[in-house]
Amino acid sequence: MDSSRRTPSAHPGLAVLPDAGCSAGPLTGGMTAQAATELAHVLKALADPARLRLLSLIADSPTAAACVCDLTEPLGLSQPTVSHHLKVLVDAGLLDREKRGVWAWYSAVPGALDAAVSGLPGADRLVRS
Amino acid sequence: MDSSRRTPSAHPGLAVLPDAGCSAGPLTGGMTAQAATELAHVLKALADPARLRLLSLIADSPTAAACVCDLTEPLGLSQPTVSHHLKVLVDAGLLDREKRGVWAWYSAVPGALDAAVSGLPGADRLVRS
DNA sequence: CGACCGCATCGACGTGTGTCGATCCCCTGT
DNA sequence: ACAGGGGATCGACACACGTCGATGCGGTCG
Repeated sequence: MDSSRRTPSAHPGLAVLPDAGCSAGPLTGGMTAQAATELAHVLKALADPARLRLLSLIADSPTAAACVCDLTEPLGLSQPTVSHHLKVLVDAGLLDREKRGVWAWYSAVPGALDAAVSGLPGADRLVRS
Repeated sequence: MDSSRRTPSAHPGLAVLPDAGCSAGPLTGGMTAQAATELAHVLKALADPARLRLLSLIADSPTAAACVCDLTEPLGLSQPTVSHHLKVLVDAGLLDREKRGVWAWYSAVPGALDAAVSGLPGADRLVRS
């Protein structure tokens, strides 16, 4: 291959490896910095054990909805902490909050998780059933 | 709507709280605390713009592999920082590290992302192609 | 009207995380 | 053997994050 395509200052004379060497290409195919930041924001909301359990608890609920008082005990966390986690999930667009009287009902936003997953690298091989 | 399912008044001062919540039961189910912790560990590795761009850069590379010197420039980060992020991804089982001579080649682990996605709540509706 | 309850917000504290410069290790070519 | 360069590790620093107790707000019941 054309080993002269490498950066002149790098790799003194090593032509054994395929020219896919370190500087063979600018590697410009990845996602945008902005797309990465947005996706990371949603993933940060997911990357917490308490919030994952909150999501699964709400999703597995018979009515697909729950209020805070039902969620504090299974998680073993204080009410302000659970409220904080729920707010993070709502801000990330993963949960929906509806106030019915005294209680606040949280429900999963349909398709929000799929949308986040679709942004992952290599998500082309994932399809919805 | 059977609004009488839950006792409307939560009895001030009395030590009676049989239903313990506004919905029917204590909301059992959902993922285990251990499963949530493990999944959160992988998601934490993904929840960073730099690491997401690293994954997409490597995945979009023609050979699906890249070494550190090719990754520092597109990200605009220093070499130690990129090396640190790559180590996080390798520890999470998302990347594979292979040292060929002087250079260290990183490649995506096939199926690792799918496995993580499968652990998400509501992943029953996602299948691999 | 007054007491109570569910929930959100505030302030604080300890811990984890991203980033960098400096350094060290290992491999390669002279 | 020596020199050079790619890459991992170290130490340090600023910042963000998870958690809690205390407090405030709005709605509900007696």
